[in-house]
Amino acid sequence: MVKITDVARRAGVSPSTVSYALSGKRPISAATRQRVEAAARELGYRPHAGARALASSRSNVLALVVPLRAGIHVPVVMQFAVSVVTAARRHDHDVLLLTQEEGEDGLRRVTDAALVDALILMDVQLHDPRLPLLRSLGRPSVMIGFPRDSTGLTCIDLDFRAAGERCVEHLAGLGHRVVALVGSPPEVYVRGTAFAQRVVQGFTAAADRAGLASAVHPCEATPAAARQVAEKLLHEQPALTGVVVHNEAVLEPLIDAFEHLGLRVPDDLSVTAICPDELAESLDVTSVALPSAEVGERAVELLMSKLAGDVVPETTLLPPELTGRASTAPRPA
Amino acid sequence: MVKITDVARRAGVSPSTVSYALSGKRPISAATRQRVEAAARELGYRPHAGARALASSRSNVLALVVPLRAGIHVPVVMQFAVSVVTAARRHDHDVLLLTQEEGEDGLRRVTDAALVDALILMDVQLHDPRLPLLRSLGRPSVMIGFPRDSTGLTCIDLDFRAAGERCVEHLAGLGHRVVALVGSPPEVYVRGTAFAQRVVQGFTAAADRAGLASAVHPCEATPAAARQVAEKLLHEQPALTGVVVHNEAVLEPLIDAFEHLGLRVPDDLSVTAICPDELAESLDVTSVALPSAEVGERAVELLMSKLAGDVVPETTLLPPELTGRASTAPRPA
DNA sequence: ATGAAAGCGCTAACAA
DNA sequence: TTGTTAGCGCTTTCAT
Repeated sequence: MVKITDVARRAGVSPSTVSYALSGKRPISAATRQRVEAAARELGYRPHAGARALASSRSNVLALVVPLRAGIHVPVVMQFAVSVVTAARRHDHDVLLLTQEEGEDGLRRVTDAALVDALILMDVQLHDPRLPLLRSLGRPSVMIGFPRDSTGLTCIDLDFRAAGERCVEHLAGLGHRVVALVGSPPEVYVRGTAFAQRVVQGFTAAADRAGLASAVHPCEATPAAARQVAEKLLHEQPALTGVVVHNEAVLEPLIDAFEHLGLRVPDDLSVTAICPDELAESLDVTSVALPSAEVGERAVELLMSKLAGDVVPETTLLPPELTGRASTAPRPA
Repeated sequence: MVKITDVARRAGVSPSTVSYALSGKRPISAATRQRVEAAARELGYRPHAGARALASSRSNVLALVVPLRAGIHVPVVMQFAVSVVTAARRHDHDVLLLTQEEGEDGLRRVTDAALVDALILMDVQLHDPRLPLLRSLGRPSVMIGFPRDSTGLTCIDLDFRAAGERCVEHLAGLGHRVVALVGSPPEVYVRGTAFAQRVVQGFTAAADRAGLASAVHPCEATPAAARQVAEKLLHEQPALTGVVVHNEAVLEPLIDAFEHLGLRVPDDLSVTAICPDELAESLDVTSVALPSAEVGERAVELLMSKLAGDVVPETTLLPPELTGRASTAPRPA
């Protein structure tokens, strides 16, 4: 193994100069820096991570806690994880993968052992049991999603309220007057994943503002439930021409159900969704995407700022972007 | 931060005794061990990972390199990653997540820096450019999948040859006499991902052995290609009653295509697949699963053995398990 | 069965 | 602008 003293000897300087030249933590003359860099390159020097962590009390590793729970869309998690790793690497950090299963002990373990400098948590619940721990851990963290009370913490997510609004505005702009939201399964609202409720708020507020008639229907994640909701919708709102779907599992079955009931999409009925882009694209449905890659990147940027001692906003809401596809059209005459 | 000297003081022993009591690396009297354990527990002692790594030249971290390439089934990767983390934790190790994108430099970086003790690589190609590096890295590694030449390396995967055989045997056992394999896109065979070719070998060998008429058709990963293959199959093998599909993207479209052509599954045609269990289950198709969780677990076990200095087999082939579902039935009379 | 002490390789405070 | 040096917290020889 090649160590800092080897580099120092070859460059004809002291070890500390090598350290400083490589880290840039104090001014070094251009000439020395170049000699050091050349020596390091020629020898293939890589600082020993453990030694560095011990001396600097920085491991340059971030923890990423991923959920396992059913009902989580796996490709989104993976895409997110990859974007976190990529962003972390740009800042010379690595990523330690933890499963939610390890729970609070896991978080305490990796921070107490100084294995990681900071944490990113996915799948945060309204009353997440990890909140008090995070506040007391003394390490920067960023949560994906919003708990009820985020005081003293840092959260980031798509602005789901605005996403709900954006979908309604799109439909209103196309002349639709009667709209419905097909939402998540009832238990999601009960369990308290904040984003589902925010979509409802945004949807309702935007519909009211635009003077649209509107209704909200939770829906189980099964094709059968989708068919039921489709029928119910048509009975309760015969003039319905616009639907917002926030439930990826039923998007396809729901469209099928509408077409079985004799409604063509988008000729008779416009459909827009809030869902992974992948799915919307494959079904050619107008949608607001869950920007998992951007969330991951931004989460890392936030952590880096916090590690640098900067103060960052407690909450970051990413603006929704709606992509028009073949499932929405002007209201039929 | 609570350190080993704190624990030592509280237990009334020397730091080295604490270290030994906790690691079990030398005999300690029951009484002392208990005092040390109690002290550690009461203080919430966690050894500093960096210090430990520096002193012992073991980081207790494994690297997991995940692929990004298109055509990789994401949920399988995620399931695999989770099983690796879970298995690693059982051995008191953590997992560092690397993307394939970082390439050989990434591998060299984390090993040279002593960030990780060992590596797990997914998505190994027949002539993977990382092979020479792995051989020279001086750290244990396990690859998921088989390169052309695995000398000096450790590989593990589903036994795809046996999987192909198993599917044919299942069909033969149901009385089918004419079978076809719908395989991966042509470029997969060209690019040289070994498993696709092994399925073909197993399929053909088993069909010959059982005296079945058989044919193999590569197939692009599009519904249109699936429809074409379905038609071609029926023209070329009018007596066809059994199909093996090794191409998850076209499984559903292919079944649809057969049914559009007037063939009921399983009444007229039996279909069996080699694909993620998730997909087979949702389509209710008889299948051999890709046992990603088991592969991950076994990969970790292999690494642990290697880290312990044991010699492990160069290749591990997991036996296929076929799960019967509603898509296969006895040959129609 | 236990203790003392020498590093592991690096960073950063202190000196010059 | 550079060098000297004292640790960082742990493991592990070497002694007892």
